[in-house]
Amino acid sequence: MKQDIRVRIAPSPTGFFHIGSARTALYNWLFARHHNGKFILRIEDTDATRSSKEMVEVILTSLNWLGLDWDEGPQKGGEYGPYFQSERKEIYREYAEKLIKEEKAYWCFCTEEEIEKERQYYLNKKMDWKHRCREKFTETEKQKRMNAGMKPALRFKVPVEKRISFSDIVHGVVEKNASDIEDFVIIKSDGMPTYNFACVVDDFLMKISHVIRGVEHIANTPKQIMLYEAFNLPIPFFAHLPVILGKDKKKLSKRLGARSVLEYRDEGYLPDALINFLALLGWSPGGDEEIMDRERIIELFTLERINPANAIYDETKLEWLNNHYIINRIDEKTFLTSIEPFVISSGYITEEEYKKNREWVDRVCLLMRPRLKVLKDISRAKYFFTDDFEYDENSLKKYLNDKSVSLTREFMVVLKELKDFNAHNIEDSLRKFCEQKAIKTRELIHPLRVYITGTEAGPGLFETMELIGRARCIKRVLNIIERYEHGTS
RNA sequence: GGCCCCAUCGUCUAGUGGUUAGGACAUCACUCUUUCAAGGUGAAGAUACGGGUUCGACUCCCGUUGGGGCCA
Repeated sequence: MKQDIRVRIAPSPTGFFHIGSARTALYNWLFARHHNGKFILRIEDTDATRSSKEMVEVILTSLNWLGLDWDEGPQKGGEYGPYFQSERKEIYREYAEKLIKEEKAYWCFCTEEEIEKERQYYLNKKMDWKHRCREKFTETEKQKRMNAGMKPALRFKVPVEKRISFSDIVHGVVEKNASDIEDFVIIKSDGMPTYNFACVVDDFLMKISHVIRGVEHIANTPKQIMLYEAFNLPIPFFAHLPVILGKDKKKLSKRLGARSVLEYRDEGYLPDALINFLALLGWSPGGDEEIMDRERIIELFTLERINPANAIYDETKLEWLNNHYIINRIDEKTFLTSIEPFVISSGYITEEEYKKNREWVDRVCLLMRPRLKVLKDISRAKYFFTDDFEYDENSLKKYLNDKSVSLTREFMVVLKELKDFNAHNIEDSLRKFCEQKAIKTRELIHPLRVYITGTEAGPGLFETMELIGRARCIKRVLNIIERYEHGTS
């Protein structure tokens, strides 16, 4: 009978929920879903001064946006709660007591200064040093320090003769001598548990079967294993994920461009595209398959196929993937509802106007669709919405000249008389006009585009003109011509 | 300083002793085209280094270098 799969993520609400945290969450979630297991969210908020409620919200919102639903945790509850570590102090204390009773932990009465001095001493001598103060003080000295108001920290009595070994699913066998590990603190002098201690207690009580987390914790794992052994608890499986590095090969940090998941949302990345991208950052299904929806990734995902090497995070592929999703992986309706908030936040149009002209706005968005890397790029469509847009200087230099001006002015007469001002008719008349003039169509199309949109790049000119409308097109052209002829340009 | 982890094109990766080392993004060229995208075709581009093991190593072992991390 296979053991129930239960995994967890345990973010601290102290910083932003960035790409790295999101990927750890994703891999845990994928593993749980693949095995029909449970995905648990536990908030590591033991650092009261740095934790905040807002950051908890950020975590929940980020996970929700990504569509990584958790089975137990905040907002969901569950039979192994509470899921906030700050509410579990009593539990940790209880477990600490056990270790004290069995003499597997002891109180450390050293002051920080003393420890620092000791460290410096050995460092200067270039000697290896591990803090162990098991026999350092007599009972009377301890009492004396207590009376002086000192609060001791609880240290774990490392079984120095042991060699700790575990088999990591990603990295294989990892070994370490216990003698290389100091008698680490498990309860700080302020009464709070340290990461390693709380983690072991919680993972056990929450019946976590697989611990899937970043490699930065691989060095913590031997400590945790010693703790499991001290408590005589079953040891979970471990899978340590490679770290995501920035372009400078340094760990992603806020300073070096690490961005919060919510920023991706606000720029108009599609959650599915981000999920697909993140899944491929450190994992691959084995073949050449790259574009995969959630169901497909869940189906194919295994921890064994995780690449142990650190990955450098390059956003260009994400942009490409997002554009690909915008064009090919969502239907028209989904696209239009997804882009709505970005149209409104562009500020070119009020929500009311949007509702009134929905059909027209939708056509603009559809026209822009293949050109959008992120939904926010809809802001480039400014010239559809308002006459108050900027003209690109270089483009004007190129196309605002006597010849182009006279051509376009003449063509305006044709436009004025056009029956139906639609793309087809505009194109038709323009081609005929050019034929009569014996010029290439581009000689008219390019200046016309610049006069009407202010830029050389954009969707097809005829569709663009139809949407902008006859009156505004002609007005823009005449305005820019006037500007040219009065030398104000 | 000690300990731990890692190493295939610029980037993400496939590959598990015998391959012209495959794919994707990015780059470049061509193509399509009214521009920009998108699309199509193609080019260029990698096994960090040095030793072993082996008939044969990208692949296994050791070392070096480089990167990342933990102790902090």
